[in-house]
Amino acid sequence: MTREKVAEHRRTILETAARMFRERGVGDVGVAEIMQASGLTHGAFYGHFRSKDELASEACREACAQSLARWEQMPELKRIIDGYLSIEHRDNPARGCSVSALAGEAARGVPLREDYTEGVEGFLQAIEHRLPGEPSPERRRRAVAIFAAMVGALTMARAVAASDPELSQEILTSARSEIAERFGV
Amino acid sequence: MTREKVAEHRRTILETAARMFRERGVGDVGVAEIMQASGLTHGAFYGHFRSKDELASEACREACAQSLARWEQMPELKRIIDGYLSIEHRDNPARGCSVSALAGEAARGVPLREDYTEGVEGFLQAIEHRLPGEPSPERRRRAVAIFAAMVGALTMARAVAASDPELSQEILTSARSEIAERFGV
DNA sequence: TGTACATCAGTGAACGCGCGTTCACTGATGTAC
DNA sequence: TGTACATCAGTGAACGCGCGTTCACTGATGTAC
Repeated sequence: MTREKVAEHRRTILETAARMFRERGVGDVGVAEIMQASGLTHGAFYGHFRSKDELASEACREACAQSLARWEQMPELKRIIDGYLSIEHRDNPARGCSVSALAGEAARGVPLREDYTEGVEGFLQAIEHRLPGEPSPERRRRAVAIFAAMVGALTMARAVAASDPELSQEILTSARSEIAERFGV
Repeated sequence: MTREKVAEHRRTILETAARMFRERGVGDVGVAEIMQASGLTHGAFYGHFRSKDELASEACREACAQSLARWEQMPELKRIIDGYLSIEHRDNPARGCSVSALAGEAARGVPLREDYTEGVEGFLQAIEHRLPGEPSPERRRRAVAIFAAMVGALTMARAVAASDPELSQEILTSARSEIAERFGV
């Protein structure tokens, strides 16, 4: 049981939680479940984290960082938007954007709040940075509106997917083409 | 104990639940709590509803119907959007739009799904109806994109409000002015 | 090189708690005589 | 008009369950001699 093994276990728990929380929400995933999926028993959890809330906070950071890291490799905003509003992203929240996946719980739950807010700011800057022109209030405003449309469309498309797949699809494609047209990206 | 009293109790429970679910989420509000807020004891609940899931479903319908009824009295889309993206709406989810408030739980939970989807369709039609021009795929697409931007902005503004009030405010005003400008409402 | 011991991540039973749900009971009301 | 009874919404104790968390214990590893 080396120091590296321990650190690896911690990372596994964190990444598993970041996946599961996005997929099913913090409230609906138990500590025991996360530990089992990480190949450990629930008792070991408190050797790595002080509480489930602390894990939720770190997992939110982790999830945002993962998404942003993937964006780093996409210089064109158009590709980011198309990926964000794709069926693939809609159907795989576990690997997707946590701003959409954790919005509801961030609004209410204290533990996530600050990490979530930093995540939002990070995504906004990543978008603004890819918009043409000099930094300006106008450009920033455009970035905020574009991201709002992305988040809203993905959120609704997910909520509606199971009971009305066509509406879900329509929301994604409509948002994609309208953002492209009206915001010129 | 007349038939009217019983029906009134049922309505009270339903409206109380519609408020509380939007404010704190279906999962975080207990049956006993709803009944207490309705002036009854928890045991009486199952005389009115078969289960908490059934209540959640009906409460979602009720909440959507309430919001849409208020929209009925606003003929201009601009006023609807400004109200939707106001501080007042952000800070009072209990009386506000359930598409934003219940999105996360609708995506995962089976009970809400269908009622939520019908709600979304209702809001979309209410918006499209207020857009100028004849019914057309283009007009519908515009309505979807506008509503997506509204839902995304409100959702993020709420999630971010407690830890960064200025960012929250910025999201609302940016979305408001960009929607007005780019979509011409 | 081999033995005795300390360390400490991981184990799994147990805890207290709150939840959704059930059920025997109460007591006010409407009806029958 | 007054009494006996049936009805049924509401009461509150109790249930089974799963949760987050704790804790005495295990057993593999690194260190000391």
